[in-house]
Amino acid sequence: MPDILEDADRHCAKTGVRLTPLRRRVLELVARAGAPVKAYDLLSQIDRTRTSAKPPTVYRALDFLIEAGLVHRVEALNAFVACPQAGHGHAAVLYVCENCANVTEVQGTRPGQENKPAGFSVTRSVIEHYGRCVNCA
Amino acid sequence: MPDILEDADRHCAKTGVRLTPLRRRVLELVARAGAPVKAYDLLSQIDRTRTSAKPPTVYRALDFLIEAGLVHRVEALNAFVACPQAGHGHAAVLYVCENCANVTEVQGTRPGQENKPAGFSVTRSVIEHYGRCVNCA
DNA sequence: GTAACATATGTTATAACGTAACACTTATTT
DNA sequence: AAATAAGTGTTACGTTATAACATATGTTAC
Repeated sequence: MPDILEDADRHCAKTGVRLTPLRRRVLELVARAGAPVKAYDLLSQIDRTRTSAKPPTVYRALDFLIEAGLVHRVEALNAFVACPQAGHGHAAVLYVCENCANVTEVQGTRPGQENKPAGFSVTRSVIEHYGRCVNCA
Repeated sequence: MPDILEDADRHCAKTGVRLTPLRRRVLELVARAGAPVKAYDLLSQIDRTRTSAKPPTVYRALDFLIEAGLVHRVEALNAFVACPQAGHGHAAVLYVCENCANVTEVQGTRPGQENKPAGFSVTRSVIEHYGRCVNCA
C-alpha cells in the first residue's frame, strides 16, 4: 500500500500545484483519521501545531485538496475523507458504513446515470451509499 | 400533471400518517418553489402566516415530509425539493441544473451500485448529478 | 536585485445551517 | 373525564461555513 502523502507529493509535482506544509498537514490529518473527519476536528488538531488556526485556514486547505483530487467531501456527513488514489477525484463512489464509519471508495464507470434526462450534461456527481460493511453486517 | 398536494393528501391517508396544516403548508412552499429551497427561506415564508415560526418548526416539518417520501433533501446544497411522486422517497436519483436550478428526479433501478464492496449492504443512497439541463446547455 | 504581481496564509467578524431540551397544546384512547 | 400520545411553541445553543481585508511569501519581468 503506497503512502498517501508521498503519493500526493508526486501527484502535485506532476500537476504543478503547490502542496504547501499547511495543506500537507491537513491532508496528513485527514488520511490518518481513516474515516470521515469534520472540518472543526481538523481545526483543533492543527491548533496543536499552529497557534490559532481559524476556520478559513482549514476550509481553504480542504478546498485545495478537493480541487487537487486528494480529498473527497462526504456531502451527507459534512465531512472529508482522503482519496486513496491521488487524482481520481472525480467519478468517485463512496460506500460509508454507518456502524464503523469506514469508507470504501470505488471508481465508478460512468456512475449511476442510467435514466439521465435527455440533453443533461453532468459535470459533477455525488454518489454515496450508506449501510453496513462486511465486518459490521 | 397531478397536483402534488392532493397527491400528498391521498398518500398520507393511505399510509396513516398525519399531514397537518403546518406540514401541508411547508410542503406547499417546497412544491411551489419548483427548485431546491433552503430551510430558512421556508422559515421566512411561514413567518408571513404564522407569527414567529422558529427553526425547529420547519426542520420538524421537513423531517416528517422526508420520512413520508414527499420531499427529498438535496445533500450537496443543504436544500429541499418536493418529490413529484409521493412515496417514491427512496432510490431517487436527482439531476440538478446548476444554471437554472431545475431538478429532475428519476427513479433509479438499483442505482449506482456497480462495484459494490463485497458484503456491503446499502440502506440509503445519495445520488445527485450536477450539470446543465437541456434548456441551459 | 528589486519592483510588480500572484499566490498563500492570518485574522476578525458574521452568516448559514441545524438541534437539544422543555413547555404547552391538541388529538386519541381507555 | 383521565391518561396517553403526538404535534407544536419557545428558548437557547451548537455546528458548519464564508466574506472581507491584512499580511506574508513566492514568482516573474525588467
